[in-house]
Amino acid sequence: MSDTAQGDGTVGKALDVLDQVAGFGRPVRFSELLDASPYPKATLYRLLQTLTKQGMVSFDPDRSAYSLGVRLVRLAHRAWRQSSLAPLARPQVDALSRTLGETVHLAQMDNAQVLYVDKRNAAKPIEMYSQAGKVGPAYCTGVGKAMLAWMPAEEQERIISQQSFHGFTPTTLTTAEDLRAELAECVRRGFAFDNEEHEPGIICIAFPILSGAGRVMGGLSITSTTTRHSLQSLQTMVPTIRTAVDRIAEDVENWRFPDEIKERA
Amino acid sequence: MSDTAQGDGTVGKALDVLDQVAGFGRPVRFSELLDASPYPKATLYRLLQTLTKQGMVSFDPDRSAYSLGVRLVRLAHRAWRQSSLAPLARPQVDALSRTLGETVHLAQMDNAQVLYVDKRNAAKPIEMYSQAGKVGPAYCTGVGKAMLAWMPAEEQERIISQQSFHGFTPTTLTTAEDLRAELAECVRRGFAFDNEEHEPGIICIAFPILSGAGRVMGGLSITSTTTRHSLQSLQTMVPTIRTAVDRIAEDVENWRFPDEIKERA
DNA sequence: ACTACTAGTTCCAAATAATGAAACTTAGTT
DNA sequence: AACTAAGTTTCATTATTTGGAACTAGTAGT
Repeated sequence: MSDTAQGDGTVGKALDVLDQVAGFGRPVRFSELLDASPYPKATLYRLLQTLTKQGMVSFDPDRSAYSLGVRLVRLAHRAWRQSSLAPLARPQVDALSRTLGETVHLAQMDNAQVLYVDKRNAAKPIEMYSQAGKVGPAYCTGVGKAMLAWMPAEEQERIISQQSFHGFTPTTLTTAEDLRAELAECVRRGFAFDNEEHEPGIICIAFPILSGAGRVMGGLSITSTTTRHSLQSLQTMVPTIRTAVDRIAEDVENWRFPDEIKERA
Repeated sequence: MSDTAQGDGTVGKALDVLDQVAGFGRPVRFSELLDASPYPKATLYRLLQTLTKQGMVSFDPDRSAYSLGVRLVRLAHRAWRQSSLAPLARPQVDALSRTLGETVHLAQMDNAQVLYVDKRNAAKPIEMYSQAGKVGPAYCTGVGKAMLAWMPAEEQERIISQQSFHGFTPTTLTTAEDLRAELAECVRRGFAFDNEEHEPGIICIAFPILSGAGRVMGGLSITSTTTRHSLQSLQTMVPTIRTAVDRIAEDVENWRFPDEIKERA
């Protein structure tokens, strides 16, 4: 299920193991990892040793169990601030959620999945770490389809080939052909919908965030429920959203290399 | 400055490079990395290729610059939820900040530094992603000293030997001997102070969070300013804080292996 | 106390992957 | 066109990783 495209020598294997530890979602014993691992005992053992020495996983001697290490949290702090769209898009995301009063998602592609890098819920203040970082399928979410639709054909196909096409709801697109047709429609329309394709009662309207060169940087969606809105009524928000998305794209484009980012403990 | 104890073969080097990319705090060119790297051009190049293919760094072809990748954010999300104290301690941290009306820091050791994994400011609602993940020195912060003081001598010395002992303020402890004396005092007293040792006007009182077996799991501090409090007056909070810290330790101890952690997109 | 088992750790010769100097390819200048 | 700097590939050499098996420590059964 969680098979990353390993194969980059030792580093790939180590990261593979790291993902495995992450996958358990709890401290995990050596033997549990071994059972689920393609690597022989000695190899897995040393990979874990290395990762532990590097602080990427931590070993709890009391319980003799491995879990993800704190170095990851530190790295992610930087990652979030620097590489992702989130800090740049934040003002616009804030503004949108306030203006529209609906949930805003900001996402980027992570391999063949959608990774949510920010989420704003108008109603209650959000808790970042517990919301951002989640992943979702690309073929049945608004942001997923928005990003896919504007990708180069080659990459699009690569990702489509990795989708599970599980039928979450009656409206979920369950074949590559259906998805391709829908993506073409999205491009024609200028944005994507999620017509309860992932969860019943949940609909959304989503836009790609494109660089000046036309590359897909991420996606932004406004999510609502069928009780409050229809796909039709969501469309009234299009001008507002488009303005925000364009603004984000512009900010990303202009960011380049700022003089410095202060970093103090 | 940011030299991790590399030396674990290829994986260590790759993670070293990852740290370097993180260190720049912005998208960075190959040649910039090369200048700051101990590795030869071809080696660095391939390490970056591998990391990129693995999603740990992302390469922006428009600007030909590397930045931290989204896979890191995903991993960190899990790391924070699973391995760190933060989610377990959260209720107590919340309660403390509400009750005392002061800033609460929750930290763990990351190698020889203090890593803040949660921060609650009574005044303004939290900004998790931008606050947690920060690092600070161990020798001149309350949480740092609290954690150091209760560590086994051997590990304590290892960490002490890695401190910079930079004199931030007039009260900063600038020698290993002074620090050792202070740590002994902390153990006698049962908690640690920060007497404006890191920033002028900022004081705090800090406790270690210990496992049943006596291992240091983390540290918790209440931070205030000299205008509002003295070290003396902070001590009135000791019973409240100790109760909370004991409760956190208990929660950690009881956690072990919960049935399941739900994870849904 | 003895034996059998399981979990975790270490060994070492063989297999594999990483290395880095240098050559090469682009992209950008004068 | 000639020059330069930045990035990429090659390939023989070198160093690390590999994994079967042997070993150790801890636990349970008789």
